[in-house]
Amino acid sequence: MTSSPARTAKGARGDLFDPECPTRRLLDRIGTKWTSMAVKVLAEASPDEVRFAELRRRMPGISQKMLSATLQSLARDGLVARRVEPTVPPRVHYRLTDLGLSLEVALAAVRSWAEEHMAEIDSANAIDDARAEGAVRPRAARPVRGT
Amino acid sequence: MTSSPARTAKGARGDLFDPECPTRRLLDRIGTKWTSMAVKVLAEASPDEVRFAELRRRMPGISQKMLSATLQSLARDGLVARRVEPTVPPRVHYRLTDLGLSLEVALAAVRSWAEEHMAEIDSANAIDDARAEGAVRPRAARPVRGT
DNA sequence: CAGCATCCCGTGCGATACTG
DNA sequence: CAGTATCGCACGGGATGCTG
Repeated sequence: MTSSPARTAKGARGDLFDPECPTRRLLDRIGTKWTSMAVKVLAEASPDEVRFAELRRRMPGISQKMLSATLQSLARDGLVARRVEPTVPPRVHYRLTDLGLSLEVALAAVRSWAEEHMAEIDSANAIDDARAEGAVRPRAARPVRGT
Repeated sequence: MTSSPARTAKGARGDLFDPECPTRRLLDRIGTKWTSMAVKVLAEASPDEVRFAELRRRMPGISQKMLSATLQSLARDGLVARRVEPTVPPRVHYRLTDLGLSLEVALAAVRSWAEEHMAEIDSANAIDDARAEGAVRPRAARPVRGT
């Protein structure tokens, strides 16, 4: 990942390995809970704009706070464009920029891998759980559903 | 990343909009700080195995705890295979499984996007910062409500 | 309607110390 | 050498309330 220059410009050897690493920084963004979903929803609507309330409706479970924060973050990164209608009450519209659309392509690849392979991860987990079951049981301390 | 379950009032919209969503779950994994780097390092060594200490050397900044945790997590997910040499002291070797290698391909796409576009995100941020500079200048930064 | 402010809890992850 | 156990703190992020 640290491909290009990245010559540890600060000599920070012991703490953060390479805060400059673009991949890490991207992962930090798309790794936040709602970012990728927001991008997806906006991409589905693209090139149309989507209003705040509509976005919220299409992202079940998100709070205003997080939707607002997520959109601000995306806007700051130049991934979405924000348009405010100076009415009362105000209407705010969002849409993906070209950069945002290009990210959506990458995200689609991730999504595709997930849909194709997460089941394998699940079964690997199941096997591991089963093995742990037969081994030394430290105590009944597994957050099992129900019981 | 996505914390605990969070009893959100989610409907039966079995889309990518709930904690069951494979994409979210994948992002939660690759979003953790060291996972993607570990996969990358192991992929670069593939098909050879890499020992714990060697991995640590190739991942500047990581602690034993986190390396251990990361590898356990990857092993549990069936992404890496673990082999213990029953010597004293023990030597433990790790290598990517086929599943892990397939994930590396997806990660490579993410990396590629990052290296190609993070600069644009940076300049978008810079522009935004500059605009914020000309706006409300934070002085005492303390509104002091009430009195 | 859109969005900021406040409170608060869970947890990712770093530092440190101990064991086989 | 490889791994586990413990503590501590910063931070993501959910719930609630206020404003223009």
